[in-house]
Amino acid sequence: MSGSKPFYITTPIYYVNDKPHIGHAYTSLACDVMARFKRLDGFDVKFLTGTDEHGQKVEKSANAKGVDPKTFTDSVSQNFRDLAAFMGYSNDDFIRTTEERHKKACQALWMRLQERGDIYLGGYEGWYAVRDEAFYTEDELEKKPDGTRIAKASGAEVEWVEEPSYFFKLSAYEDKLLKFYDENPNFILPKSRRNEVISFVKGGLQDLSVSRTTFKWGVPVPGDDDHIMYVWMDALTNYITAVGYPDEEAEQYKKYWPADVHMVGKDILRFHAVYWPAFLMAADLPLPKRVFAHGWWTNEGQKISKSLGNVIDPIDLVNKYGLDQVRYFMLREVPFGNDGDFAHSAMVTRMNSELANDLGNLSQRVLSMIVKNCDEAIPAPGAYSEEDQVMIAQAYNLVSGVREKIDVQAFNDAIETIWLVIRAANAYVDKQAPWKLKKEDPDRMATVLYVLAETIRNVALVLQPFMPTSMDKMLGLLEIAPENRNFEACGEAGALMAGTKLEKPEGVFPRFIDHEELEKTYEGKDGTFLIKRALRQNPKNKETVFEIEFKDGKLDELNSADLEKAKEKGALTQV
RNA sequence: GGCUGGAUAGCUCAGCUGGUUAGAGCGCGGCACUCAUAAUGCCGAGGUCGGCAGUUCAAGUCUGCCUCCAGCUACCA
Repeated sequence: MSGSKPFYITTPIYYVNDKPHIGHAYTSLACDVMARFKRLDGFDVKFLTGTDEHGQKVEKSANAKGVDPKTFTDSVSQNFRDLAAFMGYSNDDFIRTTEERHKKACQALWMRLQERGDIYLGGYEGWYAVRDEAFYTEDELEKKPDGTRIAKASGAEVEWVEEPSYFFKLSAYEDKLLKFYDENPNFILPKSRRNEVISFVKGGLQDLSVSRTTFKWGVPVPGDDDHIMYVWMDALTNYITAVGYPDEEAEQYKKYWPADVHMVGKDILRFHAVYWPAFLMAADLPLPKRVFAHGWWTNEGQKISKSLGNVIDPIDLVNKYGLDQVRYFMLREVPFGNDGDFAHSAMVTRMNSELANDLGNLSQRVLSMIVKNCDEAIPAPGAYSEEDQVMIAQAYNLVSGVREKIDVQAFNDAIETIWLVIRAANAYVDKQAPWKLKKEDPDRMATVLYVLAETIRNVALVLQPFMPTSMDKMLGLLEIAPENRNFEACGEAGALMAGTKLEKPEGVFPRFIDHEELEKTYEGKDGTFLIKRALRQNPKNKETVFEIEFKDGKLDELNSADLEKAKEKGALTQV
């Protein structure tokens, strides 16, 4: 696994003033899947995430709590580290903008830009809203009867401020940026976002104010203590801080920079696709290879906002549906780059139809047959029929197909590619009907089951980046050793050895069954019991079998139809 | 307002450079099977491919116009 091929992927650094939500989880998830995929594919990966801890809002929040900013950020930054651990992210580093290494990098970059004449001292004046940390133009404001002005967009009160400010000569990079976009058509993905960025740049670029004097919580401008650096200048630099900048001879810097992918939400694309490349051009440093802007989630069709109170907490999601299920859903439901809707019904459909029925049941039916009919061991295959060859070829070609999709961040296409094989495998089981071959032609049965086991192995291998825990379990059921789980083992190279003993399989993906009776307590002549969970449900008549728990902890099963009858007769009453 | 991209089966969407009966998943209906997590497979269901007019032997697939929708339109993370 010693990779000679480096791969560097980053999430944005998350602003600590926010509580971690689904958006943060989503960006990092995409990076995690790419990082895991690349590692399995033999790359030497660095996956970076972290927190952005400077700015006026943070300073204010800290003041409001009566603590110094550093103490405050130590605490809130931890929320993001906790989320990463909770979601199973495999980041190799976690950077904080309050770290000394970062301050050094920012100041070094600043001085470099200044030396090259791309940073100059000027003055900034305008209508400023403290609450928004933003300047507004006259037409973005509304005059109130009392003479004060508020920002139309946010309603925040603004004041006229005049302050000296350093500027970055962004205007000088318009043509260079356009040329770069032109020469690197995949620098910004998806394409639609790329068009937006290009049209923005073509519209003309003004110099950028890159320092502030109105608050203190930031990286000091070298040689001018009255100023701190503008947040984006500070924040974007994290990507090179983490690989050792300003030491351009650092091992990590030489290995990993320029980054392969900066993953960002669509709202911060401009900073990554315009400002950041311009800063790097000015510093004469290599530019990242790709900036991918993904979309946002809605909640049951509703736009998510704090004021609506419908913010989605990824921790709640995982507790309700399961970690791998949530990871799968987020990358499966929507073409990566588009906006998506997080709907409970869609989540349940994906879980049950695709994970439990298609994949989980495939492995369960095949492994059960092997354990029951092949001496609890991987059977020895005979010569392959044409249909066997077609099946096995699909399984063996899977990695390369999935790799193509992953390389352009088409996670949803990657999953679809895998599911084509899973569906083909289920069709193959039915067509070959190994349960009939058991009596008619046991050797043939052995071959079919071997082909299926191989298919499951390959499917599980390529699904590892998406669902690490479940696939660990599935590969474990096949007794695949840890060292045989990277992509070199895909295809014939890692083929299952006949005779390998298998344990009796356990379900990998449980079904999710919704029912209004869940959690209700009933009292009857047998005692008081709680309807604990739904074990299974007949999709035709919607009858459900519940697991019920009596007061003494005894468990039993109860059919929903019987429950209804008992309720009608009055034999049971809800407590 | 300007720019860009959309509008295809009940739902969510594929349909590259124009070419015989327009596809998938989910949902729905029927059949088969019984290995498996009440799972699987097969078959089907008469969608004016937003509207109008063109180009062409031939148009969801190109052109124009129209109607809706979405995103972007700078110093806000």
